Amino acid sequence: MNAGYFRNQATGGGKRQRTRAALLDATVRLVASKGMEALKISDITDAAELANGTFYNHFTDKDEVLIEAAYGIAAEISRQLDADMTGIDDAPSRVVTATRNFISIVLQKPDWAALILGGARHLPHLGEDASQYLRSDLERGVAQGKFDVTVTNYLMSQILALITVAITMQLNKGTDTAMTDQICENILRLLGLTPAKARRVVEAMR
Amino acid sequence: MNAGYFRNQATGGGKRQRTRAALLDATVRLVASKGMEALKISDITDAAELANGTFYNHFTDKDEVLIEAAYGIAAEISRQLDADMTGIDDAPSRVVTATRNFISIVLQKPDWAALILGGARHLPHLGEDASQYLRSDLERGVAQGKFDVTVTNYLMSQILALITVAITMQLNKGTDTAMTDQICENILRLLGLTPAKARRVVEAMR
DNA sequence: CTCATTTTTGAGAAATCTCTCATTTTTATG
DNA sequence: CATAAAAATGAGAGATTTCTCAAAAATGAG
Repeated sequence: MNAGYFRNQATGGGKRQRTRAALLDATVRLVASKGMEALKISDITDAAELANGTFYNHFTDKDEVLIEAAYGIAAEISRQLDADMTGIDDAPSRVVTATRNFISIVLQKPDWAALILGGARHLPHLGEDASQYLRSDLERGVAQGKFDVTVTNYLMSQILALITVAITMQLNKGTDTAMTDQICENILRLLGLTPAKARRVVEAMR
Repeated sequence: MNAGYFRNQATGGGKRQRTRAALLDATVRLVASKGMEALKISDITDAAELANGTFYNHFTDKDEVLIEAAYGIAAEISRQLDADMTGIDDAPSRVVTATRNFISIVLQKPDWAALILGGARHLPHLGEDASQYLRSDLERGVAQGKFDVTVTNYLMSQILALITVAITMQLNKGTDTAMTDQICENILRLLGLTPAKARRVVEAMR
């Protein structure tokens, strides 16, 4: 029986809770291997070693389990990210730290990466609190006079798109911290730092 | 009967060619309205006003028609882009021109946009010759001492991701040339131009 | 116009999945 | 241990889509 994030959360809970967690964990694993679209209910129950009908005791349809899985994982990532950010004041440093940590977290759990990347496309509010943190860091940078931008959803989409590229590439070709550093530099360039300054910030934090 | 790009290409051809073109055009239209995943064979034949079985005289399955449609459209976009680039020597100007024209072309034909954006995710070599042009412009910029980057696939993915964001946003919220200019500026920032210089290049070309 | 060839047609067989529900199994409680 | 409530089971009904193929229609060369 494959442990997984939800199953661990559910230790101590009743049987119902554990079964539900097994379904969620199976969903997370399968999205990584087959993608969201190709995923069948029977794949999920097979992987969780449960009967097909059991699925319907817990979720009404595939969307529901996908949404619940994605939001659960996103919330956990948010929690982990948040923990490392206290005490950093300089906005560029905050952006670099958050970017590095985010990439590092999802690459350590590639199953999470697939769900988050897939979810980002289909589930509207998935990145919402992550985006909220990013936005406040950008505004901080503008206030500190370090970023030469106006903070819009459009700008945030661009930054998230760059991060997505970094994750996708490293999922395919293996973890590569130089690539992550490169993305951090490029995000800072986008935010208006000169190439030299961007490099200095990223190097200083290694 | 809805004309469409492939149908126009096929004028003068025999009946077989015209039927095939009708299927391709229907596919293009439907990808825009329903997406690649939800697309059914019978949707295609209905839209093309043909019998269901006719599809199988021309394509073996859905993937085949999608691939053919996407590559056909991509090749046409390449051709149009290429035409506008002759005589521009300055690399930053080339990048801005290509970016602007590309965005403009797909926004004028939103059906194409949907296919290209969808295809970029699923079809490996779709952007290949477009990428080839981009790569040579980047190398030109490095040679001219204007871009402060090393030219890698990774860098190209980042630039293409930014362009994708611009297209997606404008597909949703309507054409917005200021947004396009913004993306051009940001691409130049990414390539190592200072914010001031990036702005100057984009403004100069308006 | 005729006739062989090419193409289209659409009914239905086959393949896939989803979802239901009567029954069985497990769990928790006294 | 007995019993009621909760949960899981899996066979199969239902829904949807793909794909086949014999027959019909269209084409075009002579």
